[in-house]
Amino acid sequence: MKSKGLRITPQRDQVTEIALQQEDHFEIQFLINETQRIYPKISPATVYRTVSTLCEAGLLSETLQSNTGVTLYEVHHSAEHHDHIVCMDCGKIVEFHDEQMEEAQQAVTRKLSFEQVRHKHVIYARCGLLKRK
Amino acid sequence: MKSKGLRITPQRDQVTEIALQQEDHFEIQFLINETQRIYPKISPATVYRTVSTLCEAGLLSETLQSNTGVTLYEVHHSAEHHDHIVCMDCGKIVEFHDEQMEEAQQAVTRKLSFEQVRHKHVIYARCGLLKRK
DNA sequence: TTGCCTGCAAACACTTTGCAGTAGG
DNA sequence: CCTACTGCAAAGTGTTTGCAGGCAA
Repeated sequence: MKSKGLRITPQRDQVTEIALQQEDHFEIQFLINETQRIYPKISPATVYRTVSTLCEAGLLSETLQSNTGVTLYEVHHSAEHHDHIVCMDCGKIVEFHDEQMEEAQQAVTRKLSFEQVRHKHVIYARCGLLKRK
Repeated sequence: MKSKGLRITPQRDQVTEIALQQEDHFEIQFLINETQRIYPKISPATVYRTVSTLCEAGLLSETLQSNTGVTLYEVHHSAEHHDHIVCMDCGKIVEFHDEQMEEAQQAVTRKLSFEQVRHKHVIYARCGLLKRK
C-alpha cells in the first residue's frame, strides 16, 4: 500500500491505524492525543508529517473547517464525492451529495472556460437546537 | 456611517479608505503594506483591529482562501451573493452566481432540517494557461 | 550500509492581547 | 474629561524545519 518507496515504521503504523479507524471528521490535535496515549514518545511533528503523507497517498483528505475554524480531516472514500453542512450552533457536520448541484457546478465552470479540479462547498447553518430552547 | 459609538481616527480613516478602494480580493498583509506607505507608524495590530471592525460593520467580508491558503477579504457589496472559482495555476479569482445552484442548496439544507445561514462555495479549477504552454 | 525517518527544539507565519500613553468627542 | 483607540512588544496558535542520531530495508 504505502510501498511506494515509503518506509513502514511503528510511528506511521500507529498514526495510520488510528486515523483510518475514524468514521468522523477529526482534527490533527485529536490524532496527536490519541497516538500519544498508545505511543507516548511520538512527536507532533511526526504526526503532521504522517498526515500529509497520508493525504498525498489519497488515504485522507483535508476536508473543511469546523464551526470554530479548525482544519478537519476525514478518511477518503474514493467512492463518491460529498459536501458538508456545518452547524454553527452545535458543530455537528452532515454530509450530502446532490447530483443536480454537481452538474450545475460543472456547467458554470465550463462556461467560464475553466477545468474543474475540485471544490469546497460548505453550508453553514443552524440545526435549530438552540432556538427551541 | 461608523457613528455607532465608534471613534473616527486617522488610522481607521486610512485603512478604511484603502480597503474600500480595492476592487479585488486582498490579503491583510497587502493592506498593512499599503497603509504603512502613507502612514508609516501604523501598527499591524491596528490594521487587524480595524479590519475586524469593518467586517462587523458589514463593509468587508472575509471571503475565501487563495490558492496558496491565505485569507482574503473583499469589499462587501450588499447587492447580491456570489461564489468563487480559484485558479490553481495562476491564482486568478472569478466570481459567479447561479440561481439554480442557490436553490438547490436551500432545498438540500431544508431537507436535512437545517436553516441555512451562509455558505462557502469555492471551486478550484485550472484556467488552462499552463496546459497551453 | 544507506539514507529515510524520528524526536527535539527552534523557527515560522499569522493573529491576538496587555499595557501605558494618546487623543477623539 | 473620559474612555476608546493606538503602538509596542510579548504571547498565542498551529504548523514547519534543521539537525543529529536511529532504524528499516
